[in-house]
Amino acid sequence: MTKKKLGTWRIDRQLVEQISRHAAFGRRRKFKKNAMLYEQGEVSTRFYFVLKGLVQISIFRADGSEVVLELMGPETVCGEGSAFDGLPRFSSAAAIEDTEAIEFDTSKMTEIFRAHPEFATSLLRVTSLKQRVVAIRLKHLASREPQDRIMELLTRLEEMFAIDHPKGRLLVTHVTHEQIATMTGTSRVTVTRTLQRLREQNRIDIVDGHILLKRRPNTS
Amino acid sequence: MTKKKLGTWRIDRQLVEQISRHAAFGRRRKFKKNAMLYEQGEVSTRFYFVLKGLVQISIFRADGSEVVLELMGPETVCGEGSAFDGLPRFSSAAAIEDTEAIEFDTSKMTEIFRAHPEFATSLLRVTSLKQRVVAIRLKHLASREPQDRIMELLTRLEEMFAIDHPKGRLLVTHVTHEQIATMTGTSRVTVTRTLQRLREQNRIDIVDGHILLKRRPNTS
DNA sequence: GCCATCTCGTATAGGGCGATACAGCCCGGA
DNA sequence: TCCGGGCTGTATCGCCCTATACGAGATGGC
Repeated sequence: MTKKKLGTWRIDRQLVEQISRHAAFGRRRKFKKNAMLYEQGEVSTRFYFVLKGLVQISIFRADGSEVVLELMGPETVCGEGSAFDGLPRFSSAAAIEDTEAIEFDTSKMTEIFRAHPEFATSLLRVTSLKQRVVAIRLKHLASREPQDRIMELLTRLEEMFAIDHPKGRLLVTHVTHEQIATMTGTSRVTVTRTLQRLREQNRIDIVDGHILLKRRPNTS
Repeated sequence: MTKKKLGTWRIDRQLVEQISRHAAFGRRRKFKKNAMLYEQGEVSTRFYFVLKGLVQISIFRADGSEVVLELMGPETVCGEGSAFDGLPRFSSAAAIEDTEAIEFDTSKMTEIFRAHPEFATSLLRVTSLKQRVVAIRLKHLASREPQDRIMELLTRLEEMFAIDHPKGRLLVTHVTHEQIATMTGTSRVTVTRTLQRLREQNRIDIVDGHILLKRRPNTS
Protein backbone atom coordinates (compact mmCIF):
# COMPACT_ATOMS: atom_id res chain seq x y z
CA MET A 1 0.00 0.00 0.00
CA THR A 2 2.21 2.78 -1.25
CA LYS A 3 1.10 6.39 -1.18
CA LYS A 4 -0.81 6.24 -4.38
CA LYS A 5 -2.44 9.41 -5.49
CA LEU A 6 -6.11 9.12 -6.08
CA GLY A 7 -8.90 11.52 -6.70
CA THR A 8 -11.59 12.73 -4.36
CA TRP A 9 -14.48 11.60 -6.47
CA ARG A 10 -16.00 8.44 -7.88
CA ILE A 11 -19.18 7.36 -9.59
CA ASP A 12 -20.73 3.94 -9.58
CA ARG A 13 -19.86 1.20 -11.99
CA GLN A 14 -23.14 1.10 -13.78
CA LEU A 15 -22.92 4.77 -14.63
CA VAL A 16 -19.32 4.38 -15.78
CA GLU A 17 -20.38 1.62 -18.14
CA GLN A 18 -23.22 3.68 -19.51
CA ILE A 19 -20.89 6.52 -20.34
CA SER A 20 -18.13 4.31 -21.69
CA ARG A 21 -20.68 2.76 -24.02
CA HIS A 22 -21.14 6.13 -25.68
CA ALA A 23 -17.46 6.93 -25.90
CA ALA A 24 -17.67 6.85 -29.67
CA PHE A 25 -19.46 10.18 -29.59
CA GLY A 26 -16.34 11.80 -28.24
CA ARG A 27 -12.67 11.64 -29.11
CA ARG A 28 -9.73 10.44 -27.08
CA ARG A 29 -7.25 13.06 -25.97
CA LYS A 30 -4.04 13.07 -23.96
CA PHE A 31 -2.87 15.78 -21.60
CA LYS A 32 0.66 16.09 -20.30
CA LYS A 33 1.24 16.71 -16.63
CA ASN A 34 0.48 20.38 -15.83
CA ALA A 35 -1.53 20.87 -19.03
CA MET A 36 -4.92 22.53 -18.70
CA LEU A 37 -8.08 20.72 -19.80
CA TYR A 38 -9.93 24.01 -19.58
CA GLU A 39 -9.59 27.36 -17.88
CA GLN A 40 -11.87 29.47 -15.77
CA GLY A 41 -13.59 32.15 -17.80
CA GLU A 42 -13.50 30.52 -21.22
CA VAL A 43 -16.70 29.55 -23.00
CA SER A 44 -16.71 26.01 -24.30
CA THR A 45 -19.06 23.18 -25.12
CA ARG A 46 -16.56 20.48 -24.30
CA PHE A 47 -16.52 18.17 -21.34
CA TYR A 48 -14.38 15.23 -20.31
CA PHE A 49 -14.57 11.68 -19.15
CA VAL A 50 -11.25 10.92 -17.47
CA LEU A 51 -9.78 7.51 -18.29
CA LYS A 52 -6.34 7.74 -16.74
CA GLY A 53 -4.42 10.23 -14.64
CA LEU A 54 -5.57 12.94 -12.25
CA VAL A 55 -7.21 16.29 -12.82
CA GLN A 56 -7.42 19.07 -10.27
CA ILE A 57 -10.53 21.22 -10.42
CA SER A 58 -10.17 24.60 -8.77
CA ILE A 59 -11.74 28.01 -8.61
CA PHE A 60 -9.57 31.09 -8.43
CA ARG A 61 -10.80 34.01 -6.40
CA ALA A 62 -10.49 37.60 -7.50
CA ASP A 63 -7.49 38.03 -5.20
CA GLY A 64 -5.72 35.11 -6.87
CA SER A 65 -6.20 32.58 -4.10
CA GLU A 66 -7.22 29.10 -5.12
CA VAL A 67 -10.05 26.90 -3.86
CA VAL A 68 -9.59 23.28 -4.81
CA LEU A 69 -12.97 21.77 -5.56
CA GLU A 70 -12.03 18.22 -6.44
CA LEU A 71 -9.33 15.90 -7.64
CA MET A 72 -10.86 13.88 -10.45
CA GLY A 73 -9.32 10.48 -11.04
CA PRO A 74 -10.14 7.82 -13.65
CA GLU A 75 -13.79 7.18 -14.49
CA THR A 76 -15.04 10.62 -13.60
CA VAL A 77 -16.68 13.37 -15.61
CA CYS A 78 -15.65 17.00 -15.47
CA GLY A 79 -16.41 20.22 -17.23
CA GLU A 80 -19.96 19.22 -18.10
CA GLY A 81 -21.46 22.04 -16.06
CA SER A 82 -20.23 24.91 -18.20
CA ALA A 83 -20.46 22.79 -21.34
CA PHE A 84 -24.21 22.45 -20.95
CA ASP A 85 -25.25 25.82 -19.60
CA GLY A 86 -23.16 27.74 -22.12
CA LEU A 87 -21.78 30.21 -19.59
CA PRO A 88 -18.09 30.85 -18.94
CA ARG A 89 -16.24 28.15 -17.04
CA PHE A 90 -16.46 28.79 -13.32
CA SER A 91 -13.50 26.53 -12.62
CA SER A 92 -10.20 25.47 -14.12
CA ALA A 93 -9.06 21.91 -14.71
CA ALA A 94 -5.38 21.06 -14.68
CA ALA A 95 -3.85 17.65 -15.28
CA ILE A 96 -1.60 17.07 -12.30
CA GLU A 97 -0.46 13.79 -13.80
CA ASP A 98 -0.28 12.61 -17.40
CA THR A 99 -3.92 12.17 -18.23
CA GLU A 100 -6.07 10.55 -20.89
CA ALA A 101 -9.69 11.51 -21.36
CA ILE A 102 -12.56 11.32 -23.79
CA GLU A 103 -13.62 14.75 -24.93
CA PHE A 104 -17.32 15.19 -25.64
CA ASP A 105 -18.94 18.16 -27.27
CA THR A 106 -22.43 19.23 -26.24
CA SER A 107 -23.21 21.11 -29.43
CA LYS A 108 -24.52 18.00 -31.18
CA MET A 109 -25.92 16.40 -28.06
CA THR A 110 -29.61 17.00 -28.64
CA GLU A 111 -29.52 14.89 -31.78
CA ILE A 112 -27.54 12.19 -30.05
CA PHE A 113 -30.13 12.09 -27.28
CA ARG A 114 -32.86 11.38 -29.80
CA ALA A 115 -31.25 8.09 -30.73
CA HIS A 116 -29.74 7.45 -27.30
CA PRO A 117 -32.04 8.85 -24.64
CA GLU A 118 -30.36 6.66 -22.02
CA PHE A 119 -27.19 8.70 -22.54
CA ALA A 120 -29.12 11.82 -21.54
CA THR A 121 -30.36 10.04 -18.44
CA SER A 122 -26.82 9.00 -17.57
CA LEU A 123 -25.54 12.53 -17.94
CA LEU A 124 -28.40 13.81 -15.80
CA ARG A 125 -27.39 11.31 -13.16
CA VAL A 126 -23.84 12.63 -13.31
CA THR A 127 -24.83 16.28 -12.95
CA SER A 128 -27.27 15.35 -10.20
CA LEU A 129 -24.61 13.47 -8.29
CA LYS A 130 -22.31 16.44 -8.56
CA GLN A 131 -25.04 18.73 -7.34
CA ARG A 132 -25.50 16.45 -4.37
CA VAL A 133 -21.84 16.35 -3.46
CA VAL A 134 -21.46 20.08 -3.77
CA ALA A 135 -24.62 20.73 -1.74
CA ILE A 136 -23.42 18.46 1.04
CA ARG A 137 -20.06 20.20 1.03
CA LEU A 138 -21.98 23.46 1.31
CA LYS A 139 -23.80 22.17 4.35
CA HIS A 140 -20.51 21.62 6.11
CA LEU A 141 -18.70 24.66 4.80
CA ALA A 142 -21.62 26.72 6.07
CA SER A 143 -20.26 25.86 9.49
CA ARG A 144 -17.35 27.95 10.60
CA GLU A 145 -15.95 25.18 12.75
CA PRO A 146 -12.76 23.81 11.20
CA GLN A 147 -13.55 20.43 12.70
CA ASP A 148 -16.83 20.21 10.78
CA ARG A 149 -15.18 21.25 7.58
CA ILE A 150 -12.34 18.80 7.90
CA MET A 151 -14.44 15.85 9.02
CA GLU A 152 -16.70 16.43 6.04
CA LEU A 153 -13.78 16.06 3.70
CA LEU A 154 -12.50 12.97 5.48
CA THR A 155 -15.92 11.32 5.47
CA ARG A 156 -16.30 12.03 1.79
CA LEU A 157 -12.89 10.56 1.08
CA GLU A 158 -13.78 7.58 3.21
CA GLU A 159 -16.87 6.79 1.17
CA MET A 160 -14.86 6.82 -2.01
CA PHE A 161 -11.35 5.71 -1.16
CA ALA A 162 -11.16 3.81 2.06
CA ILE A 163 -10.40 0.17 2.64
CA ASP A 164 -11.42 -1.89 5.63
CA HIS A 165 -9.06 -2.08 8.53
CA PRO A 166 -9.40 -3.87 11.89
CA LYS A 167 -9.93 -0.58 13.66
CA GLY A 168 -12.08 1.19 11.09
CA ARG A 169 -11.55 2.50 7.58
CA LEU A 170 -8.18 3.47 6.16
CA LEU A 171 -7.90 6.23 3.57
CA VAL A 172 -5.68 5.09 0.74
CA THR A 173 -5.63 8.58 -0.72
CA HIS A 174 -2.71 10.55 0.54
CA VAL A 175 -3.42 14.20 1.20
CA THR A 176 -1.16 16.69 2.90
CA HIS A 177 -2.35 19.04 5.60
CA GLU A 178 -1.75 21.83 3.16
CA GLN A 179 -4.16 20.29 0.65
CA ILE A 180 -6.79 19.72 3.31
CA ALA A 181 -6.40 23.37 4.25
CA THR A 182 -7.09 24.70 0.76
CA MET A 183 -9.99 22.31 0.31
CA THR A 184 -11.63 23.26 3.57
CA GLY A 185 -10.78 26.94 3.64
CA THR A 186 -8.70 26.87 6.80
CA SER A 187 -5.03 27.28 7.52
CA ARG A 188 -2.45 24.53 7.44
CA VAL A 189 -1.74 25.00 11.12
CA THR A 190 -5.38 24.60 12.01
CA VAL A 191 -5.56 21.37 10.03
CA THR A 192 -2.62 19.97 11.99
CA ARG A 193 -4.16 21.09 15.25
CA THR A 194 -7.60 19.77 14.38
CA LEU A 195 -6.31 16.36 13.31
CA GLN A 196 -4.43 16.26 16.58
CA ARG A 197 -7.62 17.02 18.46
CA LEU A 198 -9.55 14.38 16.52
CA ARG A 199 -6.86 11.92 17.50
CA GLU A 200 -7.26 12.83 21.14
CA GLN A 201 -11.00 12.40 20.74
CA ASN A 202 -10.23 8.93 19.43
CA ARG A 203 -12.12 9.55 16.21
CA ILE A 204 -9.16 9.11 13.88
CA ASP A 205 -5.67 7.68 13.93
CA ILE A 206 -2.62 7.91 11.73
CA VAL A 207 -1.29 4.62 10.37
CA ASP A 208 1.81 4.67 8.23
CA GLY A 209 1.11 8.22 7.12
CA HIS A 210 -2.46 7.41 6.19
CA ILE A 211 -5.53 8.60 8.01
CA LEU A 212 -7.61 5.96 9.73
CA LEU A 213 -11.21 6.81 10.56
CA LYS A 214 -12.09 4.84 13.63
CA ARG A 215 -15.33 3.01 13.93
CA ARG A 216 -17.58 5.29 15.90
CA PRO A 217 -20.06 3.93 18.40
CA ASN A 218 -21.92 7.24 18.46
CA THR A 219 -22.74 8.78 15.10
CA SER A 220 -21.25 12.16 14.37
CA MET B 1 -42.35 49.07 -3.47
CA THR B 2 -43.72 46.98 -0.62
CA LYS B 3 -41.66 44.29 1.02
CA LYS B 4 -42.55 41.59 -1.42
CA LYS B 5 -41.08 38.21 -0.74
CA LEU B 6 -39.16 36.76 -3.61
CA GLY B 7 -36.89 33.83 -4.07
CA THR B 8 -33.13 33.72 -4.33
CA TRP B 9 -33.00 32.02 -7.66
CA ARG B 10 -34.01 32.55 -11.25
CA ILE B 11 -33.43 30.97 -14.64
CA ASP B 12 -33.56 32.64 -18.02
CA ARG B 13 -36.70 33.09 -20.05
CA GLN B 14 -35.74 30.76 -22.84
CA LEU B 15 -35.20 27.90 -20.45
CA VAL B 16 -38.48 28.61 -18.68
CA GLU B 17 -40.31 28.40 -22.00
CA GLN B 18 -38.59 25.15 -22.87
CA ILE B 19 -39.71 23.57 -19.64
CA SER B 20 -43.21 25.04 -19.75
CA ARG B 21 -43.61 23.56 -23.21
CA HIS B 22 -43.23 20.09 -21.70
CA ALA B 23 -45.54 20.72 -18.78
CA ALA B 24 -47.94 18.12 -20.11
CA PHE B 25 -45.52 15.39 -19.00
CA GLY B 26 -46.14 16.39 -15.43
CA ARG B 27 -49.18 17.15 -13.34
CA ARG B 28 -50.20 20.32 -11.61
CA ARG B 29 -50.18 20.27 -7.83
CA LYS B 30 -50.99 22.73 -5.08
CA PHE B 31 -49.26 23.02 -1.74
CA LYS B 32 -50.64 24.95 1.21
CA LYS B 33 -48.36 27.24 3.14
CA ASN B 34 -46.05 25.17 5.39
CA ALA B 35 -46.67 21.97 3.42
CA MET B 36 -43.63 19.95 2.40
CA LEU B 37 -42.90 19.27 -1.26
CA TYR B 38 -40.39 16.66 -0.19
CA GLU B 39 -38.31 15.79 2.83
CA GLN B 40 -34.68 15.09 3.41
CA GLY B 41 -33.94 11.38 3.50
CA GLU B 42 -36.85 10.12 1.39
CA VAL B 43 -36.26 8.41 -1.94
CA SER B 44 -38.33 9.79 -4.76
CA THR B 45 -38.31 10.21 -8.50
CA ARG B 46 -40.35 13.41 -8.44
CA PHE B 47 -39.22 16.93 -9.09
CA TYR B 48 -40.99 20.25 -9.35
CA PHE B 49 -41.32 23.28 -11.55
CA VAL B 50 -42.67 26.06 -9.35
CA LEU B 51 -45.37 28.19 -10.96
CA LYS B 52 -46.53 30.30 -8.04
CA GLY B 53 -45.56 30.79 -4.42
CA LEU B 54 -42.29 30.29 -2.62
CA VAL B 55 -40.40 27.18 -1.59
CA GLN B 56 -37.59 27.06 0.94
CA ILE B 57 -34.88 24.50 0.30
CA SER B 58 -32.85 23.58 3.34
CA ILE B 59 -30.52 20.96 4.66
CA PHE B 60 -30.76 19.86 8.27
CA ARG B 61 -27.58 18.96 10.04
CA ALA B 62 -27.26 16.01 12.37
CA ASP B 63 -27.58 18.34 15.36
CA GLY B 64 -30.86 19.69 14.02
CA SER B 65 -29.58 23.04 12.83
CA GLU B 66 -30.81 24.20 9.47
CA VAL B 67 -28.86 25.50 6.49
CA VAL B 68 -31.08 27.32 4.04
CA LEU B 69 -29.87 26.59 0.53
CA GLU B 70 -32.30 28.63 -1.53
CA LEU B 71 -35.69 30.23 -1.69
CA MET B 72 -37.24 29.09 -4.94
CA GLY B 73 -39.84 31.39 -6.42
CA PRO B 74 -41.94 31.03 -9.56
CA GLU B 75 -40.30 29.60 -12.68
CA THR B 76 -37.69 27.59 -10.89
CA VAL B 77 -36.98 23.87 -10.72
CA CYS B 78 -36.31 22.00 -7.51
CA GLY B 79 -35.85 18.44 -6.38
CA GLU B 80 -34.43 17.28 -9.68
CA GLY B 81 -31.10 16.33 -8.13
CA SER B 82 -32.34 13.45 -6.01
CA ALA B 83 -35.01 12.60 -8.56
CA PHE B 84 -32.40 11.75 -11.16
CA ASP B 85 -29.65 10.15 -9.13
CA GLY B 86 -32.03 7.93 -7.20
CA LEU B 87 -30.41 8.55 -3.83
CA PRO B 88 -32.18 9.87 -0.73
CA ARG B 89 -33.09 13.54 -0.81
CA PHE B 90 -30.25 15.60 0.64
CA SER B 91 -32.54 18.56 1.27
CA SER B 92 -36.08 19.37 2.30
CA ALA B 93 -38.45 21.64 0.43
CA ALA B 94 -41.17 23.49 2.30
CA ALA B 95 -43.78 25.80 0.83
CA ILE B 96 -43.50 28.99 2.84
CA GLU B 97 -46.40 30.47 0.88
CA ASP B 98 -49.29 28.84 -0.90
CA THR B 99 -47.59 27.26 -3.86
CA GLU B 100 -48.47 25.75 -7.22
CA ALA B 101 -46.07 23.56 -9.10
CA ILE B 102 -45.85 21.03 -11.87
CA GLU B 103 -44.70 17.68 -10.59
CA PHE B 104 -42.59 15.62 -12.96
CA ASP B 105 -41.56 12.03 -12.51
CA THR B 106 -38.20 10.84 -13.78
CA SER B 107 -39.15 7.18 -14.00
CA LYS B 108 -40.53 7.52 -17.51
CA MET B 109 -38.12 10.20 -18.60
CA THR B 110 -35.84 8.14 -20.83
CA GLU B 111 -38.73 7.38 -23.16
CA ILE B 112 -39.82 11.00 -23.17
CA PHE B 113 -36.29 12.03 -24.11
CA ARG B 114 -36.40 9.83 -27.18
CA ALA B 115 -39.24 11.89 -28.63
CA HIS B 116 -38.19 15.16 -27.02
CA PRO B 117 -34.40 15.26 -26.78
CA GLU B 118 -34.53 19.04 -26.35
CA PHE B 119 -36.26 18.47 -23.01
CA ALA B 120 -33.25 16.47 -21.86
CA THR B 121 -30.97 19.29 -22.95
CA SER B 122 -33.08 21.79 -21.04
CA LEU B 123 -32.96 19.72 -17.89
CA LEU B 124 -29.21 19.35 -18.27
CA ARG B 125 -28.99 23.12 -18.49
CA VAL B 126 -30.99 23.40 -15.28
CA THR B 127 -28.82 20.97 -13.35
CA SER B 128 -25.71 22.59 -14.76
CA LEU B 129 -26.84 26.04 -13.70
CA LYS B 130 -27.52 24.75 -10.22
CA GLN B 131 -24.09 23.17 -10.08
CA ARG B 132 -22.64 26.53 -11.08
CA VAL B 133 -24.49 28.51 -8.44
CA VAL B 134 -23.63 26.07 -5.70
CA ALA B 135 -19.99 25.91 -6.78
CA ILE B 136 -19.70 29.68 -6.70
CA ARG B 137 -21.32 29.75 -3.28
CA LEU B 138 -18.75 27.17 -2.25
CA LYS B 139 -15.96 29.43 -3.42
CA HIS B 140 -17.14 32.13 -1.07
CA LEU B 141 -18.15 29.89 1.80
CA ALA B 142 -14.68 28.41 1.64
CA SER B 143 -13.58 31.74 3.03
CA ARG B 144 -14.05 32.14 6.74
CA GLU B 145 -14.47 35.89 6.44
CA PRO B 146 -18.08 36.83 7.20
CA GLN B 147 -17.78 39.75 4.83
CA ASP B 148 -16.98 37.46 1.89
CA ARG B 149 -19.84 35.18 2.76
CA ILE B 150 -22.35 37.95 3.11
CA MET B 151 -21.27 39.91 0.05
CA GLU B 152 -21.56 36.73 -1.99
CA LEU B 153 -25.19 36.36 -0.97
CA LEU B 154 -25.94 40.01 -1.66
CA THR B 155 -24.29 39.89 -5.08
CA ARG B 156 -26.24 36.80 -5.96
CA LEU B 157 -29.47 38.41 -4.87
CA GLU B 158 -28.54 41.48 -6.85
CA GLU B 159 -28.15 39.56 -10.09
CA MET B 160 -31.56 38.06 -9.67
CA PHE B 161 -33.71 40.55 -7.80
CA ALA B 162 -32.36 44.04 -7.98
CA ILE B 163 -33.78 47.04 -9.77
CA ASP B 164 -31.86 50.04 -10.97
CA HIS B 165 -31.53 52.98 -8.64
CA PRO B 166 -29.72 56.30 -9.10
CA LYS B 167 -27.01 55.24 -6.70
CA GLY B 168 -26.67 51.60 -7.73
CA ARG B 169 -28.92 48.55 -7.48
CA LEU B 170 -31.71 48.11 -4.98
CA LEU B 171 -32.64 44.67 -3.70
CA VAL B 172 -36.39 44.23 -3.80
CA THR B 173 -36.14 40.99 -1.85
CA HIS B 174 -36.50 41.59 1.84
CA VAL B 175 -34.30 39.45 4.02
CA THR B 176 -33.76 39.78 7.74
CA HIS B 177 -30.34 39.70 9.33
CA GLU B 178 -31.34 36.42 10.88
CA GLN B 179 -32.01 34.88 7.46
CA ILE B 180 -28.73 36.15 6.12
CA ALA B 181 -27.05 34.59 9.12
CA THR B 182 -28.46 31.10 8.50
CA MET B 183 -27.72 31.34 4.79
CA THR B 184 -24.12 32.39 5.31
CA GLY B 185 -23.33 30.36 8.39
CA THR B 186 -22.57 33.26 10.68
CA SER B 187 -24.34 34.75 13.67
CA ARG B 188 -27.05 37.37 13.52
CA VAL B 189 -24.87 39.82 15.41
CA THR B 190 -22.07 39.45 12.91
CA VAL B 191 -24.46 40.11 10.04
CA THR B 192 -25.56 43.36 11.66
CA ARG B 193 -21.97 44.37 12.31
CA THR B 194 -20.79 43.42 8.85
CA LEU B 195 -23.57 45.32 7.12
CA GLN B 196 -22.65 48.27 9.30
CA ARG B 197 -19.05 47.96 8.21
CA LEU B 198 -20.01 47.66 4.55
CA ARG B 199 -21.99 50.84 4.97
CA GLU B 200 -18.98 52.60 6.41
CA GLN B 201 -16.95 51.32 3.47
CA ASN B 202 -19.58 52.92 1.26
CA ARG B 203 -20.27 49.68 -0.55
CA ILE B 204 -23.92 49.39 0.46
CA ASP B 205 -26.66 51.57 1.86
CA ILE B 206 -30.05 50.97 3.42
CA VAL B 207 -33.00 52.63 1.69
CA ASP B 208 -36.44 52.21 3.22
CA GLY B 209 -35.44 48.92 4.79
CA HIS B 210 -34.03 47.55 1.57
CA ILE B 211 -30.38 46.98 0.83
CA LEU B 212 -28.82 49.13 -1.86
CA LEU B 213 -25.62 47.91 -3.45
CA LYS B 214 -23.70 50.96 -4.48
CA ARG B 215 -22.05 51.21 -7.83
CA ARG B 216 -18.46 50.29 -7.22
CA PRO B 217 -15.62 51.98 -9.06
CA ASN B 218 -13.28 49.12 -8.15
CA THR B 219 -14.56 45.60 -8.68
CA SER B 220 -14.74 43.39 -5.63
C1' DG C 1 -54.74 52.40 22.05
C1' DC C 2 -52.11 48.71 24.31
C1' DC C 3 -49.27 44.91 24.61
C1' DA C 4 -46.65 40.92 22.49
C1' DT C 5 -43.45 39.84 19.10
C1' DC C 6 -40.00 40.58 15.82
C1' DT C 7 -36.04 43.03 14.28
C1' DC C 8 -32.07 45.80 14.73
C1' DG C 9 -28.38 48.03 17.24
C1' DT C 10 -24.88 47.62 20.74
C1' DA C 11 -21.98 46.03 24.76
C1' DT C 12 -19.15 42.55 27.16
C1' DA C 13 -16.40 38.47 27.88
C1' DG C 14 -14.12 34.51 26.24
C1' DG C 15 -12.14 31.54 23.03
C1' DG C 16 -10.21 29.89 18.97
C1' DC C 17 -8.32 30.82 14.55
C1' DG C 18 -4.89 33.18 11.41
C1' DA C 19 -0.24 34.78 10.75
C1' DT C 20 4.26 33.94 11.62
C1' DA C 21 8.22 31.58 13.01
C1' DC C 22 11.05 27.66 13.97
C1' DA C 23 12.50 22.86 14.86
C1' DG C 24 12.49 17.92 13.73
C1' DC C 25 11.59 14.42 10.30
C1' DC C 26 11.53 11.94 5.99
C1' DC C 27 12.85 11.34 1.37
C1' DG C 28 15.11 11.98 -2.94
C1' DG C 29 18.97 13.68 -5.59
C1' DA C 30 23.75 14.87 -6.25
C1' DT D 1 26.80 10.32 2.42
C1' DC D 2 25.34 14.76 2.80
C1' DC D 3 22.33 18.34 1.65
C1' DG D 4 17.93 20.58 0.57
C1' DG D 5 13.10 20.78 0.27
C1' DG D 6 8.61 19.48 1.62
C1' DC D 7 5.77 18.02 5.48
C1' DT D 8 4.45 18.00 10.24
C1' DG D 9 4.32 19.54 15.04
C1' DT D 10 4.41 23.61 18.24
C1' DA D 11 4.62 28.22 20.24
C1' DT D 12 3.25 33.12 20.57
C1' DC D 13 0.35 36.97 19.70
C1' DG D 14 -3.33 39.70 18.07
C1' DC D 15 -7.75 39.94 16.29
C1' DC D 16 -12.39 38.93 15.36
C1' DC D 17 -16.17 36.06 15.87
C1' DT D 18 -19.65 33.68 18.97
C1' DA D 19 -22.56 33.60 22.76
C1' DT D 20 -25.23 36.24 25.60
C1' DA D 21 -27.73 40.02 27.14
C1' DC D 22 -30.45 44.19 26.95
C1' DG D 23 -32.86 48.20 25.05
C1' DA D 24 -35.18 50.80 21.31
C1' DG D 25 -38.07 50.92 17.47
C1' DA D 26 -41.37 48.79 14.29
C1' DT D 27 -45.27 45.85 13.58
C1' DG D 28 -49.46 43.54 14.19
C1' DG D 29 -53.39 41.53 16.85
C1' DC D 30 -57.11 42.45 19.86
